[in-house]
Amino acid sequence: MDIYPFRHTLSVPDVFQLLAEPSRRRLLDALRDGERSVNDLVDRTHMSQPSVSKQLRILRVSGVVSLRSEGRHHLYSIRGRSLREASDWLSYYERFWREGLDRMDEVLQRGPRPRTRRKP
Amino acid sequence: MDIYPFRHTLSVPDVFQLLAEPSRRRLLDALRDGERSVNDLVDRTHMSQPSVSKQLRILRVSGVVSLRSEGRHHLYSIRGRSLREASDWLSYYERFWREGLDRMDEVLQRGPRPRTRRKP
DNA sequence: TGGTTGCATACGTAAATGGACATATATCCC
DNA sequence: GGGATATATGTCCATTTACGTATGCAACCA
Repeated sequence: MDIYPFRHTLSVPDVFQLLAEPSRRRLLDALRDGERSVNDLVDRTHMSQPSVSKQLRILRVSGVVSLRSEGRHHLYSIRGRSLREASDWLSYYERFWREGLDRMDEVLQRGPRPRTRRKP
Repeated sequence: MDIYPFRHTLSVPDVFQLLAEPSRRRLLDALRDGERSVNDLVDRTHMSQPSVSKQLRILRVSGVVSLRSEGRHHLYSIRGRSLREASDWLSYYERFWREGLDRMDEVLQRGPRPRTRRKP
């Protein structure tokens, strides 16, 4: 079976769907310091090896990580470009927390039953 | 049936899982200009009314949108704070597309490199 | 008061998918 | 070659979940 060095959006079309899975985010977190082998990632994420391989494949065919082989070791690393799509989408909403456009405060103040409950 | 003005993470615990569903992102996109009624959102998103209500509820109990009632009209608007979590997570990866840390370019150009082992 | 509008929910169903487990494949070492 | 190591994949299963349809319910109005 061939190893695609790069490909966009095969089975999982969108970045947010990729990031929705906690196991995949854990893998990315474990890759933040640089490229890692599969067993490295197994240790760091406490996932089973087949799960790690499976999720890495999904990330790879989606273009979120890249793979480089060195002997029997497969070294994965992050390709930022795909993640940028998610960041760009979110940037449209940045003003909602930066400019205090949050309507809830007003609602809480003049609603029928104002709740003073705040975040713990 | 009471309407909670605000609540964190009920059935859908994480923001990325919320954003993974295209219909929910479409709703948020339709809310970018300000608060909207349900039928407004039905028209703008071309979703069925029950689907809109259902997804709005999910967004609401997760704290991503807020609800304000005006007669029989339910007006929804965006609460940015929850989305910020996603943005914060992504910010850790920003350098991967900003600083050109994308390893794939190097790999494609000059092949395998001596590994930089860091951990045991 | 009865009808209409605006919205929420219940229910059934089909599709997607993550994990465990077993196994296949490739590389390294003796 | 043969065994050990590193990784990938296939299969089965359980869970999640989104959608359509039908219905419930509250607010508005003639």
